[in-house]
Amino acid sequence: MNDVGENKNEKFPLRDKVFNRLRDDILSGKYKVNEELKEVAIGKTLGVSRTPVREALRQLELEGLVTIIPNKGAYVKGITKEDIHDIFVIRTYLEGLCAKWACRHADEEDLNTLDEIICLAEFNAAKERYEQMAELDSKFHQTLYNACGSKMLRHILRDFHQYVESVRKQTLSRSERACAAIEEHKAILEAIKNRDEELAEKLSCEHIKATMANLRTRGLLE
Amino acid sequence: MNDVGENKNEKFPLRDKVFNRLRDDILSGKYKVNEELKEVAIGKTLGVSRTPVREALRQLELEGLVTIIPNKGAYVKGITKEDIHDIFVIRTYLEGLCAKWACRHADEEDLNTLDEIICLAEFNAAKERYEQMAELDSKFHQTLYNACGSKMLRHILRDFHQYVESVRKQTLSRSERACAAIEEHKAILEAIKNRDEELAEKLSCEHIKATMANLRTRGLLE
DNA sequence: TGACCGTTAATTGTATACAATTAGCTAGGA
DNA sequence: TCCTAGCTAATTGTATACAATTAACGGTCA
Repeated sequence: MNDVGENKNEKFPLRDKVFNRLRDDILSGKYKVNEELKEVAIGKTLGVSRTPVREALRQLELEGLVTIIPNKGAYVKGITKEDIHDIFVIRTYLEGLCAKWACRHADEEDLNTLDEIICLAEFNAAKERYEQMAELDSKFHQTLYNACGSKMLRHILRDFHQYVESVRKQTLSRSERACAAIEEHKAILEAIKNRDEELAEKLSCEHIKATMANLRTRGLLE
Repeated sequence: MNDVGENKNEKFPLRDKVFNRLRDDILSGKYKVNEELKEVAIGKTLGVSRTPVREALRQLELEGLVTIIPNKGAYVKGITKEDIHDIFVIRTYLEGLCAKWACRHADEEDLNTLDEIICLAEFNAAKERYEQMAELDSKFHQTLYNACGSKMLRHILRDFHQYVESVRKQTLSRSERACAAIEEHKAILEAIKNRDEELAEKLSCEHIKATMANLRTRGLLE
């Protein structure tokens, strides 16, 4: 049986494991859209009872990945290409706002972390390690979300970031775009260090737009 | 016992009732911040077992209203004045985007609904029924969210709208602001009817800013 | 006195039992 | 043939039983 606890030493609640597993499987397309998610079947597959599965499904509904019809069942809503597009447009606004607020709230530790991330990214870029670069790109944004000083903004952006992660990873598989992204990150960080809110907002906005443009040329958007 | 099913004829799942009840109680300040939410106690109060309570708590965690520490408990996070402020700033951007997209996607039915809402709002304004006006103000925005054609944008804005509802209701208790809001709604709707994206976005943005300004003068913000 | 360790009570985590609901099928009649 | 009523199987909703974890208390020993 495909037990969910691949690394049993880590003791997270089962519901979290089920939740993450289901979200990943939905986002990666392992489940088809409108497919019914039956509690017992999932539980059997993952080697757990219905209880954690149910809790995970309820959470996925809140995330918008699943539709639950009372007394009927849970159905995969997934995210469409339109959703991805919409998320990017929304991020165009909100990543700018995040950078702007980071100018006000980022402390020395945040700036150090961002510096380190960029340094490591350049190191990996030289060795053409795209896997690690994608990871660091993700970390850069996550760190920025944490540095903006707003619980609400962090919440949205983190969710959105996870949504598009599957798509985003492919974005960086070409070195030109990956390197350009690092340069853009550097410029954004510089603006934040100088507490230049207007510039930081503008650069972040353009950064997302550039990412969108890149995706569009590769047919991954719209 | 304070049974949750005040209107038992409606048959929603218990978890939804518990969820709504808890959210309202948290937002209205019935629970103090950092207060521990014990499953059995809540269940007893509402006359249900732990199961629906647990599911509701997990959902509230996703909403950001509750922090769950595994094996320890659920604690009220609530939303602070800073959160409310941040939400309004974010809405400044996103309500504009929503109106812009509504220009593209709103159909005749949407426009009719919006017309009706404004008509009713003016009717109630003449009679100084502030309760109903608040309800209609809420409906106007919700309808706009539905008309924007984007699942993701609708999702965020609906959540945010619920968050600030408790504050927002107080906003309209003064007739000047309430009437001004109706006029602003009319202008926004007009722009959408004319499919004037730029104007609709600008007006919506200003509408939220005006609401913020009003709240600020009354000490409800920052 | 103070620190450490084991016990215990309270609480959450998980599994399972039972109730309610839904949907699909079959049989019967017009 | 078509429609409907009712039965049945499958699935979710809710409650409860049991396991695991935590934290607090108390006692023992240095």
